[in-house]
Amino acid sequence: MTGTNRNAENRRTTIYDIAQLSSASPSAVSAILNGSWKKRRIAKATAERVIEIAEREGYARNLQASALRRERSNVIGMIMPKYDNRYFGAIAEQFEARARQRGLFPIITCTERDPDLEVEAAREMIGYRVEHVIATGATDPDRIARTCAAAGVRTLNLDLPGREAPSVISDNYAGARELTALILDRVGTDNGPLLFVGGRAADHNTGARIRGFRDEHAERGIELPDSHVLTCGYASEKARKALDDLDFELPGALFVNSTISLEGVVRWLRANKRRTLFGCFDWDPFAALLEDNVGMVRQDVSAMVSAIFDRLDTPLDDREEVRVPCILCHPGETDGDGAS
Amino acid sequence: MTGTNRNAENRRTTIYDIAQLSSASPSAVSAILNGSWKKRRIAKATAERVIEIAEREGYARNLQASALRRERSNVIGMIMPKYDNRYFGAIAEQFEARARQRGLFPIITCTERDPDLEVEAAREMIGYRVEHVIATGATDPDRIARTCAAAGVRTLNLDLPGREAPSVISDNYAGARELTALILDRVGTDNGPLLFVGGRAADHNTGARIRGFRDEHAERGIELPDSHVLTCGYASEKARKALDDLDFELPGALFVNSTISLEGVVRWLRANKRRTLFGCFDWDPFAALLEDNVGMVRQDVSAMVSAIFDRLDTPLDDREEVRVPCILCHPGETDGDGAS
DNA sequence: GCAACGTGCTACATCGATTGTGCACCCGAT
DNA sequence: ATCGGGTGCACAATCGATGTAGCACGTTGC
Repeated sequence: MTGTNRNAENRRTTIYDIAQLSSASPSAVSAILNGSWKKRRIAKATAERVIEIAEREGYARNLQASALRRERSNVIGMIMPKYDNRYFGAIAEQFEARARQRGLFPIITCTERDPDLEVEAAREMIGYRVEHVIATGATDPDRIARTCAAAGVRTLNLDLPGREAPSVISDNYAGARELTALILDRVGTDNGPLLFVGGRAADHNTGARIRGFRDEHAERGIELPDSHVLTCGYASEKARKALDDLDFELPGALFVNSTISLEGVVRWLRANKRRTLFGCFDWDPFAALLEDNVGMVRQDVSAMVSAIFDRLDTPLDDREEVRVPCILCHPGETDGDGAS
Repeated sequence: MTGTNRNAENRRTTIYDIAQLSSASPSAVSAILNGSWKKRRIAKATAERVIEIAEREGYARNLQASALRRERSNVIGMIMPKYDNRYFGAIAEQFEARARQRGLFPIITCTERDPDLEVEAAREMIGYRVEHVIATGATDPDRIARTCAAAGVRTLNLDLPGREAPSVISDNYAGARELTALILDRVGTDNGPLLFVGGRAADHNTGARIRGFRDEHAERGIELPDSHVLTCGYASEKARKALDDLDFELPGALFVNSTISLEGVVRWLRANKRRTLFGCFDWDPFAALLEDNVGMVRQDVSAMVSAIFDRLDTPLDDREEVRVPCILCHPGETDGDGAS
């Protein structure tokens, strides 16, 4: 692995070094080592010699130089709010796997739900001349889209839709409706309306879920007062506080809008020694094992990421909105890993 | 944001474009836009003019070209097995935050515990001329270290120690001993030895934890047969199977070696309608809420990542092994987010 | 009036890889 | 011996940013 020592102390081996060692020209070496030599009238023997020397010297192509010259980076970027739950973890893994499959180098940046950081991250990615930016769960997808558009970089939204780039999102309405139905079936229809906890009302996804939640109640003729929809934000602390502030009796069961909120809900139930059935729009393996958990809606990450990559090479329609069905998980089911 | 249209259809703005528009030379523009102009006899007025035009044109410095010229990438890489648990999620977030603080661009690659992918990822990072590679929970840290060393890239190990690069790891022995003590205190000393479940015996961390587990039993004069240490691997399915294959009565309490294994354990308990106290060497917010959970050992991610970054600029001692104390969490405690 | 010096820039080579163009050579046919 | 065609390569320009070396101009000192 050591090979001949570099000329200077620590310079990396370049095609020029390999050219000297193999008495070929740098251009031949370049062509040979990037595989394009078969189209370039180069003798097989030369190629083999060069490849062997390159391997012996531990040559690693300078991808920055390569990208610069070819005006093509082969890098794809993803902007993501957090890594702290299974959903985003699965997205990150799927994204990496698909990118690699396509010969793209994935770069993920986590922006902690900070809109300014999101734009800064986008700018940095543009600096690296990424070929696409995927924004997941972005606080302000359109600002990212505009920043990228100004630099000629195409954006796609995952999970949260935007108006200025195509979006792939879960079918939040249908998923929420199914989950509501499941919970209502379990708790018994005469046990009144459920309580919706978590998320932000302005948030597109939360909005769609609330509609599903409402419509399912309506279909069953259960009246649902506005007080039963607590869009208190996502943080678990906020869910806890919202339950503390409740000025009516805890309903027979809960519809919790994310695992983050569910954390707060379960803590509150424990602290107050209460038990209630609940379902959750989001999936987590341990949350699935909690008693009183009626079901979880798991977003179909694999299908969503697939849909994103399918759209990479076709001309984009910025208003397109792809809706991917969710998967309803009943607790106790054997469930594989995060990759759906 | 649009600015004057690019010469060709879609070329990105370069310092040459800005130079033309501002009637300054490319070198002046470069110096101005990268901030080095204050040391370079350039009039403030010129700088302001150039900066304004650059902003109007939405100029974004080509970081590939910059890195190529400066022979310094400002990129730092991390190799990570999975994103599917809180521990690695927290590491990724901390790593990104610290890297940014230092003005480095973080690149994370997740290698699905595949040694070949690990090396491939390292090679790709070398191609991008990363300045350091941090290997977390790598299957074969030394192979990564050798690959990087051959290219003159420094490696550091996080979580799993290696022999060929400095390592920062949790104090697995002390943490395991504390947890064992906690469980034994809860279950009552005369309830016999605990059962250790999960991990690989060859694994350094698992080894250290088993020693702590054993020593605490020994100190209390509790005999611990080898049959009570099930190093069945990490996957939850394997833990489940190991419990199925148990040929003696389930002990009074369990020491589970990771949240992944814990998933299998809890499923098995549910499926067999058994209840046992358990503790877990790893932390997860929902697992912390499971009944019968006596305590969890949470690795101090923040301190570990700090320790890694502290070592970046000092000359490295390849045999160094920094041990960071763990945090013992009692269930029901209010616990913040993953950032410790 | 001329040297000495300071200011504000520009020119050019360079980082490493890529690729279109073109040259030298060899073989066979005329 | 000469030409056409094929093979095997080398040359040089180029991608965008950077930094050194140096040029032109203006001001001051004597």
